[in-house]
This record gives sequence, structure tokens and C-alpha cells, in this order.
Amino acid sequence: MTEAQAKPNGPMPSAQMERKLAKAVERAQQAFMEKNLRFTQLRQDVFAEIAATHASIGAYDILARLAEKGTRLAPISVYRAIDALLEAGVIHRLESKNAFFACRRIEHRTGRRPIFLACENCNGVQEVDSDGIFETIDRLSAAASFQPRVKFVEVSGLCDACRPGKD
Amino acid sequence: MTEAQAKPNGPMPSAQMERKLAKAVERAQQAFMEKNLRFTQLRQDVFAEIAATHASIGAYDILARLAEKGTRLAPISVYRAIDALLEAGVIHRLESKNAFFACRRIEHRTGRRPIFLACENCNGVQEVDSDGIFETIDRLSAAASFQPRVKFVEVSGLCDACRPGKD
DNA sequence: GGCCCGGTGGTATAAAGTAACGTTTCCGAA
DNA sequence: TTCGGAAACGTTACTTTATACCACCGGGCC
Ligand SMILES: [Zn+2]
Ligand SMILES: [Zn+2]
Ligand SMILES: [Zn+2]
Ligand SMILES: [Zn+2]
Repeated sequence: MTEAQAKPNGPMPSAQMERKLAKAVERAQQAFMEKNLRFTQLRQDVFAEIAATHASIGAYDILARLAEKGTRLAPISVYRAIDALLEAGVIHRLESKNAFFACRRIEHRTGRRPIFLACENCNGVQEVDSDGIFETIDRLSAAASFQPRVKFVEVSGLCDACRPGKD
Repeated sequence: MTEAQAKPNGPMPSAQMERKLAKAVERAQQAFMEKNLRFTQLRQDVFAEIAATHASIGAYDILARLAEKGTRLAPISVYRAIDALLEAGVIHRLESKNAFFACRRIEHRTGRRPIFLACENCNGVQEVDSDGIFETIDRLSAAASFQPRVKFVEVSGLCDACRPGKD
């Protein structure tokens, strides 16, 4: 997962990106406040790094990028920050890739669960409404006398921009 | 994942277990033949170890168990065998636990995809029919202009035998 | 024979994640 | 305002999971 992203998510002026990032950080701060969790400097730095990619990113990539900017950390520090961000609901974990990405749907913080569409080429992730999938899972679990705790639905493939036949 | 399994999947006479295992190995061999793949000794050994657990098991656990029996291998050898077994469709990979288990539904080898219910206590895995979930995923993907390639639906929780309130 | 190719062995290393333990920082109660 | 406990953080070392690289072997084929 060391390879660079294939596409930097289209052309976007740096200034605009900075503003978007700042907004995302602000929303994250809001989420932490609402849950009575502390949005410390470390957590903010880690979140900003994740949000800045607009894609999924591994813990050690975060580590490397922060190191480039002068913040040298131990892996465990990044993982602790990630745990807090997950708890606050401002990032999600992509199980099939051992990577993380910033949540862009505020309703996910209040229990609503999406499914993830992860592009194998650009690492971008779309979160789409599950349209009853999780209810079906609950029903199937009950039929199997299984008590579900954590559910995940992830799809790996190609996003619209990365499809062959579009250059 | 070093801890022993909580329950050895109920009482079953050793002789009967051996017979079941032999049958499973035979079915695996059949699957390899049908796909024109070689069911080598190493692959057979690795498969037998996975099938013998009746649960999910990590690559390094397989390694350790084979070592106990005198077959000392490098990790890469086990992973190569696992790759072949996955390709033949006789085992599945549990993404959320980085573990593998033997498939017990022959129809999974012909494209039909199940969902996995993985017990957090005994590591047992049930494969249940997806009841339209994958079709829903296809529909949602299409709506998002996403081209799906691999889909993961996994549930982590407690199986019937491991539920609290049943001793 | 010489060649290719899939499978294997061996060594080394990458990538992902955690344990243990002590110190600092924060925040609320006295 | 000071104190005490909990949460956050730093440091070190370690475990677990997975792959790169290269050599070799053995069977089919020319
Ligand atoms: Zn989200
Ligand atoms: Zn893409
Ligand atoms: Zn199966
Ligand atoms: Zn169980």
C-alpha cells in the first residue's frame, strides 16, 4: 500500500481544498464535542491527514506523511488516535484493505450504517445507503440463531473515474 | 489469535471426525480436478489442517500445527498453498479476522456467494445464503457508477452455542 | 539433450498491530 | 486553589500477518 494514488481526485485549486479540509476538521471537532470526547492536537493532526487524502489510507501512510511534516510518532500513537476517531464516528475502517477514510455523511454518527464502495485504482471510497441490506443481515442472523454484533459490507472494484474506456 | 478455541465444536467421536475430514479432503481433490489445478501434498496438508478445525484459523496457526506434526514450513509456503485453495474455492478468507476456513457448500464453487457469520468466541463460521444481498449490492453499485469486482459481507458476533445464558 | 513452467525451499524483509510501563495533561471535586 | 484520578501521550520492544527474491527441482515438450 505504499504506492501513490493513481489520481489526485481531479483538479481542485489548493486554496479550495484547504478550505474544505478546514470545514471537515471543524465538523469533526463538533462530533467530538457532541460525544464528550477530546479532540486533541494529535487526533486533529491524524484526522486532517486522513481527510486530506479524499481516499482510504493506511495507518503507516499516515505515520509517514506526518513524519514528513516534522511530527515523528510511534505507530501506537497513530493507532490510538485512529481508535478515538473511529469512536467519534468521523472516520471508518475498511476491513478488506486495513485502511481508514474520513466519513462524509453526518448521519453515520447516529447509527445509520452505509456500505462502502472502494476503488482498487485510486483508493477512493464511496459510502452509499445500504437500502435494507443490514436488516436482511439481521433477519438471516436470527434465522441462524446468530447474535450479530459488528457487520460490514464492502465492495472492491473500480469507480466511475477509473473505469477503463474513459481517459 | 493464539488462544485455543473455546469449544471443540461439541463432542464427536474421533473416528467419525477422521472420516468426515477424509470426505472433505476428497471433495477438495474433486474441486481441484474440475478446475485443472494440482492438489499437491502440501496443499492437501494445509487444507486438511484448515478443515480439521471446523472454524476459522490463521495462516500462522496452520504453520504451527503442521510444525507440531513434523512438517516444518516457511510462511510463504503456507500462503502459497492457501492461495491455491482459495482459487479452487475450497476455502474462504475471512477479511475481518485475517483467517481462513473450509467451505462446506459445494455451490460456492460455482459462483454463488454466501455471507459469513463468524463467532467471536469459538471462531466457528456459518455460511448462509445471501438472500438477495449481492443483487442489492449490484444495484447500488450501478446507481453509483461503480464497477464491483469483489464483495465482502461478514458478520461478527456470537453463535447459538456461545450465547450467554446457555451453559 | 535443452527449454519452459508451475511448484517448492530458504532467507530476508515489509506491513499491520499491540503490550507494557512510566509520564504528562486535563478536569472536576474538595 | 490544590489535589487526585482518569485520560492521553511517549518510548521501547514485540507480535502477527504477508510478500520479495532467488535458487532449485521435476515433468512435459521440441
Ligand atoms: Zn460515513
Ligand atoms: Zn477510482
Ligand atoms: Zn463456502
Ligand atoms: Zn461460538
